[in-house]
Amino acid sequence: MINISQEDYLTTIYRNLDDAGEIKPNLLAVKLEISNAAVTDMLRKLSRDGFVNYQKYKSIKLTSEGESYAKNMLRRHRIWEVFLHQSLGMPWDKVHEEAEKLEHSSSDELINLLEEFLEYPEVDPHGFPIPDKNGKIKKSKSVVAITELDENDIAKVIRVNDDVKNLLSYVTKIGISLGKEIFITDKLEYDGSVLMMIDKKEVNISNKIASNIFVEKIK
Amino acid sequence: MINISQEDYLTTIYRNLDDAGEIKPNLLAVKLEISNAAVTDMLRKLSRDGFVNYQKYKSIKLTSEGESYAKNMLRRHRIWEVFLHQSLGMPWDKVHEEAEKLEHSSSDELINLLEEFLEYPEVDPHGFPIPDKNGKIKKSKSVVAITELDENDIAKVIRVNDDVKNLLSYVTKIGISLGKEIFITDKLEYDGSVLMMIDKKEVNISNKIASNIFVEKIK
DNA sequence: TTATAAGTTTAAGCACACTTAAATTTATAA
DNA sequence: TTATAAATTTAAGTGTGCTTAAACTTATAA
Repeated sequence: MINISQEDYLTTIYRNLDDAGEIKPNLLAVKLEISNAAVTDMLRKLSRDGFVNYQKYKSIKLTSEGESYAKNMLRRHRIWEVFLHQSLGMPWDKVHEEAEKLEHSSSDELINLLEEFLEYPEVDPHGFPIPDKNGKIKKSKSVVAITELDENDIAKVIRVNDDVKNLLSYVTKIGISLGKEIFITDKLEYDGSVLMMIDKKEVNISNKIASNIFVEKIK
Repeated sequence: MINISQEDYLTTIYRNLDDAGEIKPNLLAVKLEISNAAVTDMLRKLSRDGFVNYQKYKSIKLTSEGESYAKNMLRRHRIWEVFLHQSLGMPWDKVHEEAEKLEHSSSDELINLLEEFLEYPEVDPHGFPIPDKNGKIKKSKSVVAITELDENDIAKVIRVNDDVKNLLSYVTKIGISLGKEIFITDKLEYDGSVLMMIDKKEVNISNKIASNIFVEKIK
């Protein structure tokens, strides 16, 4: 049987896979805020149990079993987030933390009942799609990070990463929420920061923050 | 900081205190399904941290801090049970198990929001009162176990213990649910079993089961 | 009252998920 | 190409909550 710690490894791996579907142990250690040595230890166990493909000094891949497990955790997480935000009125910058605890403590039956209760939501409060019972994730509109936009582009906010510390509360402060329209007024070559209009106010955000906000280009 | 295991100790102690407000280590070991040695170990830690009064070879008492903590866990547990049963339609003989996991994974803020969402329920699906934010438990009507009833008594079911394995599903099978009226037709001196009418059907239950069902005497 | 049973503690040890430090391998930049 | 830095693994060790076995204390029943 898999435990809470292992569940955290699997979701963290899944959330941070690169374009090749791989992740390096060091990144995992950084994200989990533990030592590299601990990661090596656990990877051997997860490999032994068939959740990851692991070879010494190589990048890690999830097995199909590992991927299913991770996607189910994501499903649990996002359904809880919808409940917390939609039913209980918890602000969107608080739900991630609570859901991280709840996702480990709920049976699939409970999650299915909750999904029904919430009338089968398609996205979580940060705009991320919710995998269905079979792990299928609905293809969403083609979205890009704000960093990909050009001057004079108009776009609508579709998704904001929820697993970056304090990002959501900061982003909320400068007036960004899902569905909001932004107009790019300038892009600084120097540091990659972006200048834009939100609700008729000019706002400057760093490249790093811009890379965590995903939008649908309108014009 | 207190962990899941310690939370389980505190709630199990609280649920099983005797009339003198004490519990013996052995009973705790039985209820937690672990060895006596493990209990001794943990009691020293809980004592060191101020949650229980513990002296070698003596019965255990909760400190006021320990009692508050336990009552808050009970509050979490019962509020979750109401949600699972009332909002999600989970049967009353399934909610205890789910709530036992959830109670360790929810902040007080979440529980308070949930309580508001559920419109401040007074009892859980098994008839047990829900402590308020301050740990106050509403005095309920005077209830007695079925074992205390006499022949020809009529009574209404108010509470059924939820922490006895398989009791609820058994009790459900024989037609007992909250609010149901029962009529005592006979009591067997020999084994303490009780014969009664439920929905015009005669049912015999053992003394042990009768001792877990609490009723309000009508006549 | 005492023999025996039951309950409790102590001691030694285990699995787990971590740590730091040192050794080794791989990546990077001069 | 090679020196150095970064990443990874190995080794040794820690705290936690558990185990079994043995020692000890308390309760119970003849």
